[in-house]
Amino acid sequence: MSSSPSPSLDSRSRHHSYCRKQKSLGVLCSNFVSLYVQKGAEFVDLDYAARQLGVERRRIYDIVNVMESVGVVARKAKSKYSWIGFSGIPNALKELKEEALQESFATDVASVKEALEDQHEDSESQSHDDVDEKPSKIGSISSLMGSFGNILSATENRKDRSLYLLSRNFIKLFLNSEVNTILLDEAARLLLGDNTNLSHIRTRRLYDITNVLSSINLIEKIQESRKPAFRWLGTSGKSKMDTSVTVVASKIGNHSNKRAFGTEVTNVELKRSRLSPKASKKPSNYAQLWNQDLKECNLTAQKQLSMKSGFVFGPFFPAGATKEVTEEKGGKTAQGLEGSACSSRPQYHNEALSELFSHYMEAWKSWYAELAQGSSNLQQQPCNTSN
DNA sequence: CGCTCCCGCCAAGGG
DNA sequence: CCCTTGGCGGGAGCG
Repeated sequence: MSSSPSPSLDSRSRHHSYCRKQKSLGVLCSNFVSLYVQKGAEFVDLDYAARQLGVERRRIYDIVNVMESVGVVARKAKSKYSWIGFSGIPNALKELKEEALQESFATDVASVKEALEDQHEDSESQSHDDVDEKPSKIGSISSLMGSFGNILSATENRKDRSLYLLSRNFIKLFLNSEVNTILLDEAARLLLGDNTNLSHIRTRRLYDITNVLSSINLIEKIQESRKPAFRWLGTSGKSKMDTSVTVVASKIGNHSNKRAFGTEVTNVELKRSRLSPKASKKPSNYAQLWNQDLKECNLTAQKQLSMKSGFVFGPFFPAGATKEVTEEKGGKTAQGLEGSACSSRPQYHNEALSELFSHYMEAWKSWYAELAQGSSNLQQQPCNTSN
């Protein structure tokens, strides 16, 4: 409608400025989300989305596919996707975790890694549901990864190589592990296989996935020394053997899907592994993240968003989010606000900010809607389901 | 330069 | 058979 992210078109183009970042799946995904959030749509119209985002239809598929893997959208039929929203994430995550457990997935990425060197023999190949086992030689990892082998070898089954599956498997890596940080390289190794340059090629898919997952704030891209890594921000799958581990572990894990991810701010100890030498520096979960980011950029973003959608922001915070949070990030604010006014280029700064808000807003709406809906037969409007 | 990863060709999938 | 999906990898942007 308005605020088209499209580059060219008219007087907005500086010097041939085509910002690749504007077209990144991450940004696209964010826009995609806000697109549907604000409308409270129940179905996803691919053409509409593509048009609005100013991209090829093909890109929408990418987004939708990984979105589907986390339950934000659901495919109903050909050309028909329903919009679930963030509220669908907890459930999807729960399922993923259970699935992962059943597949006797590696319990700990780190241990897998070790086992690799040891060539541990533990495989029993849990068949997925359609394809059973793969005969190919993927190496030691595959034996540990069980059904994961499918992805690598399914030369004939197109489905098995889908972004959807890859994304789900990627997430399982976190859910079933006590580690919440994984190197991109590690993930690629585990998911795509160690050997051959073939994995190298398909690593590109991982980039796609992590981009949209990041934009949803399920993961966060970080730099471990020199290498790119990803930290899990969603529910922490509390490992069954080590309880001192990781984050929040809200009700999502054992409760039903009420109420989106991490609403409580616990000062957790982020467990690190040898995979991530430096890792944690601050407790992080959704609430906090959002809280921080919100504070960091509120002004600009608010302006932006209200301008583009007319939506008015309230003073709300995710339930349970502490207000103390930010202080460690002292003077970052400036950077976020920098050059908003009328200067020439920084378009995506604002955009990024507003995206954040969109996310936040969406989650909020989801919770709210869910509550309202859920309490419709209870006639109550608590802000908490009984914990 | 190596890491990212956008773009869109074109082949499966499925009504 | 045509339209929808979406694997795939060339090659361009970016740090």
